[in-house]
Amino acid sequence: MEFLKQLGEVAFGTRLRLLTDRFIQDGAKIYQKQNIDFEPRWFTMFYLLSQRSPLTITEITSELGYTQPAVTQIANILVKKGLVKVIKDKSDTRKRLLALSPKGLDMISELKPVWRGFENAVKDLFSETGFDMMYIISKLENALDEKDMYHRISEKIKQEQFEGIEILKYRPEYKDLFRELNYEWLNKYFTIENEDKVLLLNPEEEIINKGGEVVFASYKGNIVGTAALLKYSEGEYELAKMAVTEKVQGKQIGKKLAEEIIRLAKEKNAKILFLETNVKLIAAMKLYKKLGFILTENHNSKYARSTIKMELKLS
Amino acid sequence: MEFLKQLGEVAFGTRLRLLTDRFIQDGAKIYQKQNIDFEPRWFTMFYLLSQRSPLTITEITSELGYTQPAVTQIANILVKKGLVKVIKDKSDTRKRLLALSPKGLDMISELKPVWRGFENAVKDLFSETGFDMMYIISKLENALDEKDMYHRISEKIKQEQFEGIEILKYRPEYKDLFRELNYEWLNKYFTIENEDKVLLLNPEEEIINKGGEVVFASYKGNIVGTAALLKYSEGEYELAKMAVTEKVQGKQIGKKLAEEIIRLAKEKNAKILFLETNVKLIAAMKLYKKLGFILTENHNSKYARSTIKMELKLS
DNA sequence: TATATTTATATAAGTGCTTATATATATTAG
DNA sequence: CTAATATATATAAGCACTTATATAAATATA
Repeated sequence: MEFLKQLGEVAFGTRLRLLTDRFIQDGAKIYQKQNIDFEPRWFTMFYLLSQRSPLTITEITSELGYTQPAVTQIANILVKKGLVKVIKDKSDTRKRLLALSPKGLDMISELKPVWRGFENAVKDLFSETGFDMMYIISKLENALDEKDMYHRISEKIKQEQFEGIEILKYRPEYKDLFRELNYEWLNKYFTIENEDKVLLLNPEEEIINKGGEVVFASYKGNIVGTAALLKYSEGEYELAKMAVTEKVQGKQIGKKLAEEIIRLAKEKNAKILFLETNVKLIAAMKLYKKLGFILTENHNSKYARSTIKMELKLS
Repeated sequence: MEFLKQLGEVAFGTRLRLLTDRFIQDGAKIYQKQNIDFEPRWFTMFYLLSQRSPLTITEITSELGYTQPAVTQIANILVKKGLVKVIKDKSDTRKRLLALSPKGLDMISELKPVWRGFENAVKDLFSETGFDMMYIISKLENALDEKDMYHRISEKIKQEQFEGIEILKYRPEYKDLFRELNYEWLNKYFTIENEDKVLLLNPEEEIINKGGEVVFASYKGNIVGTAALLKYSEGEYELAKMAVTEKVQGKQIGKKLAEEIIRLAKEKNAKILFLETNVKLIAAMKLYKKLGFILTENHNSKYARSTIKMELKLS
């Protein structure tokens, strides 16, 4: 077990499982020793029925946190053992009403000392550790109720991926990449128009020298995305030529690029940052909205593919 | 789940199991989402091999807390998946040396972000609860290492049983019980001798009126045991006629009776309390030793069954 | 008032462990 | 140097759940 302890948080699940086993396994031995024909897994259901009955399978399921087939299985065993009796519901013949049988009721007095023994043993164990374990387990349950492990882990992975994206400034040796990344997505969704070629073949002359910017996104050592800031007039800029290669889609690289363009626009004291896009690019539209872009009225575009214009007011 | 929470400590095992399930189940979904052909249960072994290898099945077993068949099973799956390779040990052909294969080594970089994501998610969860969960689980593990649940529960049950035994003073209506309880065990192990009959038929005249005592043990409303204190001479008493009915053996009723006799002897300012018994009564001998009785030299007894004499010095 | 949908339970098959036991090889004892 | 014992691993079967699906009855809908 030394290795598991070294592992820290990643092995918490495994250690929790081992702990659970140690807790539950020993219960069976106790009943055996006391010569009682009873098993630990019957406990919750048996006890529930001793408190409230009759109950249907479905009602028991909702109380115990087991699945319905598990409840059916345990119920069948208890019926077979003669500890639980079944009454058919007259008004709804699908329902099986379960209650303790006379034999089951008799058994309670035999079981109680074992349960008390277990309860006292657990209480002692907890006071040895010095922690209020019942409160702690509730806290963990509540935290997982609010957000389960799947969403917690997903978020952390996304966050790390996002932080792993590096923004690079334009350099002459990236010129071809700027064109290739844009051609890739233009060819996928639309066609390359003349206006595109002008900008994509001469980014230095057509964009940077005119007061704009070109940036790149690097992920795991490869350049996987690009975006440009075009100067339209004093205080008015355009976010354009944003492209992310297909293999790394879904890693929020577009978001990081767009955020950088917005930052650069602010640096240049832009009042308005606009962009043109097509309604069929759903993911892109969603991103722009999230960043604060709002739809504007009619526009006449240089591009055939452009169907709408969005803009972001920068104070 | 409301019912489980109401139950308190007795349902701790069940809640621990449910919590473990929630922890481990979600792991599988993450690998799936990230398109990695990997399962949570492979993790500890895979990670161990990435740190130290080659290792044999037995070596892995001792590190991970799983049983050997479980390790063999997981190892076989990993070999089948091509993530682990097997080398035969030359000096001991029984041994299989396991290590990550090139494919396995390659996979590490793919897996690392998921593991980091899991680790960070768990850390966040813990800081949300405000408890140092790694420390707490260690505490629980250590406490169970020192004494497992089986022994903890057993002790608590015994303790409660012991406390449930009531000592009753002699009353004329118990006279027959005194005889019957003693006849029961005498018939079982030995035969009834003349000296027995004298005492057992006339406890009032032969024991109590001569400065001795007779007590009874009641358990769950039934009288199940008896014992007598006989005055031998001033300051010298005998513990005798102790009998516990067979059905309730093992519940420390004999111990409670003997303790009461010792208490009464002290009350009467006894210097020496002795008893006669037979070496074949192993459980009884053990009890007497535990109470402080020690073997004495030769003795000449009234009883044929008596093989040894023990005594307890009372200050 | 027949038909679609929902609800209650059962059944089947799978999972990830366990315990019990088998098998083959290595080590130790006589 | 052989027989007994110990060790390393494999195999079988079981357990306590799960997910997926079937079945039958009740309820809603058109």
